[in-house]
Amino acid sequence: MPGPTLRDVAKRANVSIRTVSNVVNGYAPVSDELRVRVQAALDELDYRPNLIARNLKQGRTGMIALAVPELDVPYFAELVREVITAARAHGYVVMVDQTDGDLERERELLGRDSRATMFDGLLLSPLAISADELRGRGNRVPVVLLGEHIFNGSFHHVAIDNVAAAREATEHLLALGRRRVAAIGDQPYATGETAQLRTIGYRQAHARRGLDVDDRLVVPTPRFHRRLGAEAMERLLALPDPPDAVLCYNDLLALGAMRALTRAGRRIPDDIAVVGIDDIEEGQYSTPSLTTVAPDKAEIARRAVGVLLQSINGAAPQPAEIVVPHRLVVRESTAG
Amino acid sequence: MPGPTLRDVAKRANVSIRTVSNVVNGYAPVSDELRVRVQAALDELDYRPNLIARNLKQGRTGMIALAVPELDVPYFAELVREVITAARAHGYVVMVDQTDGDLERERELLGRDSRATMFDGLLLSPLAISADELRGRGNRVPVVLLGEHIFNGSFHHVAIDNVAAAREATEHLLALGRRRVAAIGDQPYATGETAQLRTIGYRQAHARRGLDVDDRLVVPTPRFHRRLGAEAMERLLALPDPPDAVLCYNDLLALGAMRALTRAGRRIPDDIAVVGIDDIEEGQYSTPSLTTVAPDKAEIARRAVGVLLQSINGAAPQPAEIVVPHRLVVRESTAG
DNA sequence: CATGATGTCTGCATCGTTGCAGAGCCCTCA
DNA sequence: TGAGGGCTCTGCAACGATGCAGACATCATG
Repeated sequence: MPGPTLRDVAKRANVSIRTVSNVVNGYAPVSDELRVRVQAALDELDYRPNLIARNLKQGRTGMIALAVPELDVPYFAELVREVITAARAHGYVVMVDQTDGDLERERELLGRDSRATMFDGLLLSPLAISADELRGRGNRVPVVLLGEHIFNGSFHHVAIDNVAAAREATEHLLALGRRRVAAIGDQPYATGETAQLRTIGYRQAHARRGLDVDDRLVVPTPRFHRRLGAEAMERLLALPDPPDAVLCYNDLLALGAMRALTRAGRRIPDDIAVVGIDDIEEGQYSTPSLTTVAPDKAEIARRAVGVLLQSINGAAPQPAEIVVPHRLVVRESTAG
Repeated sequence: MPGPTLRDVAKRANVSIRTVSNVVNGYAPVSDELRVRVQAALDELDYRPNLIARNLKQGRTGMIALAVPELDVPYFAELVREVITAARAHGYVVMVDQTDGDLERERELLGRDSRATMFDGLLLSPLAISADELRGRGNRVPVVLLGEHIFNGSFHHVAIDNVAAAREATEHLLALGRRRVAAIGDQPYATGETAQLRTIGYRQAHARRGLDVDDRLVVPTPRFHRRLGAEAMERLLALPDPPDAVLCYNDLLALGAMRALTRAGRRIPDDIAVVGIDDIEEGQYSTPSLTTVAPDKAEIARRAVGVLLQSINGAAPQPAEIVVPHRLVVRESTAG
């Protein structure tokens, strides 16, 4: 069922293809008489422009690709939503892909046979791919990185100040008088740069008060999921001298940790206070509700889309680290 | 930075454009000698096929569109994930859009100026648009409907058996000995058909046991969000004779309801048992964990993508109601 | 040696649209 | 009257790829 083309409409209205095109696009001077006649033909045939052809001619598609590790991780779902909204404001639509944090999938996005040529630009939230490899690939389309990873100056990169975020969250716990503050989510290996930044912030907060960090309280997790947060918490509870507060490197870890605490009969925040990072909606409705560091997700999306579109339009400033604001949201899990 | 084209490669390798195309696609007989020479040229220039051009020629894009009301509603996020996975298995990618359950946005997807011509098919989870309007639009591309709404035979439609799902959940509560079972989430108006089906199931369960339904226990909500679930629960608690169990029409409502119950000092499930529908991951980690009806989301995605691709390939069977299995998952919120 | 079958390779047309240059036409003004 | 300028409208070429038909060379066969 291929729809009617400009040619069909032109034949019916007895005008040139070009004139129909002009009517469709509101271009150029077209006499009222013809305009009416052509419009009638358009309506009768229910003409819809073939965007593929238009794109081929114009060299752009009006689509950007957005690749995140996991769509059903609430933080990413909320981010995707904001990106779609931001892109929409500029007349762009978004092709969403998930990489599962899988190196191969991330490579595919940039590789020879990818569908990348269908998109005017790529927003990538990388987990596995290395900076060098990213740079090495002769990308045809502009790329903007989201959140994870630091890519010293080769790419535009949008994120919050992770060191400050973790530091402020930790300071909040210390200010409550807690003295054994644990950290869940460190990733002391190549691709865990975001986690490492948060660990730095966590240590800074201690250092500023002249406090030592008990390294047994820093529990690494390979990913940021509820189950891993619960397991990490169980390990912490098994210590001879368990923590009285915990900074989780994202809200899912925190929710998992709270689940483990409740199951173990610990009271939150009385026995142990919990802080997360991300401010996912779920944290407002958990029991207890979750204190967290809220990145300005809408702003992340706006900035990322904005700089990507600038690059697409050739008005690209130098690749820059774009830092988006965040703020601490105090709820029941530390409001004891 | 427009990349090299077949023409550029052909010139460099001193062969015809057509031969380069053959090498790229592995088509036709090409002598080893030429193959090697062309491949070298391809590599040197780092050629990537222009998919837009290819699509124009072939009349298909390898992309489908998926429109859901809200991406950050966990059920939809999980569904989107499965759809992307299912489409990927067939070599398709997915453009995701969110309608916010807004009539205009749903219309846009089908309307004249939509980007619909860029996609080979559309998976739509409609909230606002009416059956008549959907049918009236001369759609260029195949459409498959997900979840919401019943469209008597005009479209392929994939969903669980909502009546049975609600009935089984209610029977589970009644089997526990609960006798004042409330229902949160009815939508007694045109576009709330899924909710209405669930209400039917809820009533059937009562009828089968010869029990009457106290209509004050059936609380409508315009949407399926945590906050609305909490508010509905508060209203139920204010009744002179509050319920001892509640069926929520999705898990978000249930999580909101549980939040309200906890805040009000009620014990779950001792004072009141709670059941949801959707089986979102969050329900496994809530306190208490949530009993729910689990639709087979992966199967929904597979069936929907499967029938959509069949339609795209012209091998379209008659529009059909495709019913996907579900099962009751009992967790702490009713396991008292 | 003529014939035809096979195997390689090429050029032209085409997908549906838009950019560009220019063809008519009418009007104005010297 | 005729040169010049606007206004409409048209046809051709092009975007980058693939389908098709056919050209050419090679080879086996009778």
